[in-house]
Amino acid sequence: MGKIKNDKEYCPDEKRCLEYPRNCPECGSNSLVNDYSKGEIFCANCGLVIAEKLIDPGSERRAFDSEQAAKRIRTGASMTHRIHDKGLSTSPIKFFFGAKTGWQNRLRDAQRRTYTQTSSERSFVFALGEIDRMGSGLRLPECLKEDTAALYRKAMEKHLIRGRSIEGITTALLHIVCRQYGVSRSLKEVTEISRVGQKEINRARHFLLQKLDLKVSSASPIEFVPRFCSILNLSEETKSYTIEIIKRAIETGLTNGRDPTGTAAAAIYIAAFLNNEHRTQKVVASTCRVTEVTIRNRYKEISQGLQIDRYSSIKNSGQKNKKIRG
DNA sequence: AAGACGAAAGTGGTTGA
DNA sequence: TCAACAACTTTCGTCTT
Repeated sequence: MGKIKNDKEYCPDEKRCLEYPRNCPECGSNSLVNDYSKGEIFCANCGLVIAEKLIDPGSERRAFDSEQAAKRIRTGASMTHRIHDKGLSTSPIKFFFGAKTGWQNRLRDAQRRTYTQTSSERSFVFALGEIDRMGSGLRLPECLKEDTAALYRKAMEKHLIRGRSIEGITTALLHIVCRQYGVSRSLKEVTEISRVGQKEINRARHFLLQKLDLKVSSASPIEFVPRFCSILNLSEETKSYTIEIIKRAIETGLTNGRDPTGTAAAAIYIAAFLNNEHRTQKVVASTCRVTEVTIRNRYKEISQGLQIDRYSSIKNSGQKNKKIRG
């Protein structure tokens, strides 16, 4: 085969790496061929080798169904940030079936000793455990935990962890990623499941936002509505009604500087009341993790600001005699 | 009796000097 | 770093349903 023009490694994510040209750089022909038997991409016209040492990511042999394809695949699980070495190591234990013999146990122990070598690796393993524990406790999706782990790795590479509490950093990162994903978990909720206090988390959060140059928007009360309404067993109508109230409150500037969970709680309280699904302040407060006083203060502001006691503009079907006290 | 209301005092976070 | 401020919480007595 001809000259080697490009010796870049094959990108395993694509059939043909995007870095490789679509046309032959020598003759301009577009008849480039992937030859997996030789591990090369070459031009069928002039014979120039565009790339070599390609890895065939496909199955070992022909497969006639998805089950066979899965069995015959030659690659392992995808890389993940949630394992300290991105899941690239392997364990001899996996390949031993039944009772372990002496040499198998010795091999396993030796492998465990080499699993984490440095103290930073060990603390990283601990941090990943914390991310997994808190993520599961907060019922967060796997992708969110993955991103948190990736951010922790980034912070570690920038030497931002040393001298700070791992729990504080992991909790702060988890909350930051929640905000980036628009997942409604208040700082209070995240703090409840963390092993450190809110003060420590807040400090770490400010530090990381600054050092990692991250931007997170402040939480909107609307984000909390679906989850709170679900816990309170409220109807879809009440939920959309709550969102309508909040949208109008935001437009009117009634939510400025206010705790979004307090605003959400008050809007839920009002909407449920007006929609004949009344929930007591006590129940709404405990669900939304605010006090009854906060609900009272917020709903007083909202009901006055939006004139909800007249509420014909918000809801106008057959409930005109109802009025919330206050 | 339960739920709602409002006042007062205390707490912790934010902001600007 | 610190004081001032606004938001929020806790507590408690009172009122309403």
